[in-house]
Amino acid sequence: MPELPEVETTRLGLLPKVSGKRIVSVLVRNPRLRWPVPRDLAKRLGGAKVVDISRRGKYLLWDCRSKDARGFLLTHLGMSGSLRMAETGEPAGKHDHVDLNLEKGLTIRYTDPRRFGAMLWLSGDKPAHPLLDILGPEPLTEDFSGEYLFKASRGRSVSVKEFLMNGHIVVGVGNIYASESLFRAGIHPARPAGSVSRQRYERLVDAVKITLGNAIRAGGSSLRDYVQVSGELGYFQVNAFVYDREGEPCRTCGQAIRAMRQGQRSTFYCAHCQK
DNA sequence: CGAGAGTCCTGAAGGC
DNA sequence: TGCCTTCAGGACTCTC
Repeated sequence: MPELPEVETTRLGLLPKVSGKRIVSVLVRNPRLRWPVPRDLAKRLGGAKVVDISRRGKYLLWDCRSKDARGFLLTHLGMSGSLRMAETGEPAGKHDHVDLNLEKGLTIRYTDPRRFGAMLWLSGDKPAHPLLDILGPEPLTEDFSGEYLFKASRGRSVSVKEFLMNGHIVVGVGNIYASESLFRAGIHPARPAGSVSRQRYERLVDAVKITLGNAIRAGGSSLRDYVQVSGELGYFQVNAFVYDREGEPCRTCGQAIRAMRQGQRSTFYCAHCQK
């Protein structure tokens, strides 16, 4: 389940492989992703050179240029998607939906069993799309501050955990890292966002940055089906404080970790350490 | 506007 | 052994 660290790890893995290379052809085996893959994607990408890949939230934006056009390939891994290098001649599996064939026999293969991911084409000199317009700040920048969260949360009755997971407020904090960050900050996930103090939001912002930063440094801390660009499975070496640890002892106080449902999502927390 | 539910999808896991 | 049900989750979309 790729969250921001996994997407960033994917970006960093792809960049040295594809940067400066031309896309020779594109094979779309199944266009039915979150939104249909554009019918003309192969035409748009064919012959274009990949200049760079940037990230906005969990979207990757492939800067593609050809002699008379410029645009961006937007990809999103959904919750089960991966982008990796395919071996030469490697047969496509059931869920290998798109191949990007680049120069020198390099194939980047998009796999996504649940098809919650996306692959779209954005024409133009800048990556413009309604999906990108509504996104909150990047969590690892200065725009994401305690002051910002405090102000944005006033008058909001939604739980602080759901607030933190709202991409309009801040991008890239998914279910796992929301639980982990709230534990680190000592904030109870069910507390109404509007009732959390400025000081505690300062702590929460620090916790989010530390949690995401650690995960990026660990190379993506996937719990289940994250796949690295090299094709290796992700490894969960970052020990979760609370996520998926219901009934197990809190690493700080020893009390049993609890689970609950919030907005149709599972939340894990320590009732003793989080108030 | 905000809150909450519904939706897409497949594979894993549990019950009988 | 095998079928059926439930659950997991990102994030848009709809309803109230």
